Amino acid sequence: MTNQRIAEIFGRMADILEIKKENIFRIRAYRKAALNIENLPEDVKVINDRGTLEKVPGIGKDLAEKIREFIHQGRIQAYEDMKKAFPEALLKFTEIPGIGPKTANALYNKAGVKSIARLKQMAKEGNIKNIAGLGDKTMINILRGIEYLEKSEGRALLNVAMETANEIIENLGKIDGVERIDYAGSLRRMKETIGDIDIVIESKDPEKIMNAFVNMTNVKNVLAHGKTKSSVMTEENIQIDIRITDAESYGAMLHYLTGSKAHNVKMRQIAQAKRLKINEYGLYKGKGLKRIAGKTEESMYKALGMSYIPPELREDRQEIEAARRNRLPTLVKLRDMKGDLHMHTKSSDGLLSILDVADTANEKGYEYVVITDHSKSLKIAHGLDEKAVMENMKEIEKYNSGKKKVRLLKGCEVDILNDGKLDYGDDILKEMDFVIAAIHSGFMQSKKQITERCLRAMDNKYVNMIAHPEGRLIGSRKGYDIDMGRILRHARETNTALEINAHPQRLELRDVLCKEAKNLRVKLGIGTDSHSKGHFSNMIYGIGVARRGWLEKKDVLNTFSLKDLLKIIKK
DNA sequence: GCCGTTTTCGGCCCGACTGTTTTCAGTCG
Repeated sequence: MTNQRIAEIFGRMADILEIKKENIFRIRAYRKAALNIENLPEDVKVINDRGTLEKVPGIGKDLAEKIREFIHQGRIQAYEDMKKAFPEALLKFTEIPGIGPKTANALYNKAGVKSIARLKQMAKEGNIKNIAGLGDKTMINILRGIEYLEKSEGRALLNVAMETANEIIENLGKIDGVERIDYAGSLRRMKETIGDIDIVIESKDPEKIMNAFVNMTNVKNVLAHGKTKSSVMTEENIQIDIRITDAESYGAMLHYLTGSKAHNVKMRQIAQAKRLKINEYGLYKGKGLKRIAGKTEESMYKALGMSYIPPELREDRQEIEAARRNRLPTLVKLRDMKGDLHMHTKSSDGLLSILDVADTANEKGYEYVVITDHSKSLKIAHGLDEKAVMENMKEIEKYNSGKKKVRLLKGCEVDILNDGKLDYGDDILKEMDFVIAAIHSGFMQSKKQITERCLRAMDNKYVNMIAHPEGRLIGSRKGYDIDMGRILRHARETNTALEINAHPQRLELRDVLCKEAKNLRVKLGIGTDSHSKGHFSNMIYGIGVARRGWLEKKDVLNTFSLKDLLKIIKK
């Protein structure tokens, strides 16, 4: 994807400019541009064809020209020139926690260290002492940082971070003197992956809490231990940062630590324009710096003349502008959900019987769930042949005839074959209440092939929803190369819904595309893709994506009652 | 390098902790 590559290049250019001690605002311009391009819902090529590249926030004349250069030449000359003077290995050093551009430059150019392996060896031998003021402790930190880099598999999945955070909150929450405790950061914003876990605590006795924190049983090492701020690395290689504050500043601290950074920066700029100042302790006015808000997040937003912005929207994607005009959406909530649209039983590759599904759905308070086992071509998941799926449907009908609370809907996750045909014929599909179609093979097909294959599936009048439309697995597989612009438009034309798959490794349709889909009035459906009882709870992660995509109740199929659902889907 | 309800020039968010420091730069979030 072009956006990703351009964002990467701009980010690296910012790194190099930083090493060169360039103007800090120029560096920030590059970083901001990188972030904004990464978050764009459509390909920069499409935007460029429309002639609106300069309309993208943070993209002016110069950067637009560089983007055009990349689109046409496949490279940016200025970056190629920079790379000659600042090799890969030097930039790699800055990825080590604790090493920034200054230290990286000193190591590479003054100490002549040309690789991480060499750096590790020299640090062990004590041979990089006295370079640019590096001492013993710094060397230990560098070794630790390298170890972290080698071991870490990158960012943690949302569910892993959520479980870890809840455990810590439960443990620290028990300590006498902890008045309030919450997680913040990208976890609170429900980002798809989490870099580190941020926790805010209200207490009058910070020292005691800090000591308890750095001495938790699963702490591998303490990265910082101050009076109000500390960081540790856990045995599982997840970094935890905590801040302790008082009741008056709790909201400001929670807001500050929740971010995103881009959101916070914009908030501070707005404060500044009103001759106010925001920091993590509150909102301040005048020369005497009188605190006018900070106890709650709501107080901060209110004092700045805007409505409360839910954490999932705080990405600097127009939410501040919308909040100032009181035009924020009322985001969909977990308790709006009336059912689950994607589910496997032990007939294919799940663990649950039809009865188990019904019982669990009952516990969740659902009105309905759709049973969507795999179709015959997906052999690895024991896909059902025509005979088996018909038998399954009979069993579902038998269950429903018992006048039970939960209604089970007959469905399937039918494979979209390599040529766009479906794995079942219309004679089978027409017997079903809700059909999901999905791509599980031929990921390497060309963009044109894979897109048209999916479009063809949407043309089938029985296909109600496309499952996991991008086909990625976070941390292990990039999605297939599909033209989402065409998919979205065709979804609207054929009244086919797109799935937000709530599995923590999928979480797609992604948030920015959900927002785009909503604008086109394409319906989304949230499916947990449950294979076991525990998976039902992944609904919260699907809701997280939906909320990050600005979706309201009316945008999500399974917030509708069964009666209304059957009315609005394709038939 | 971007941007405009003070501005097309002159601004551009704010603070904690560490290490090796005699008063602060570097890194991080």
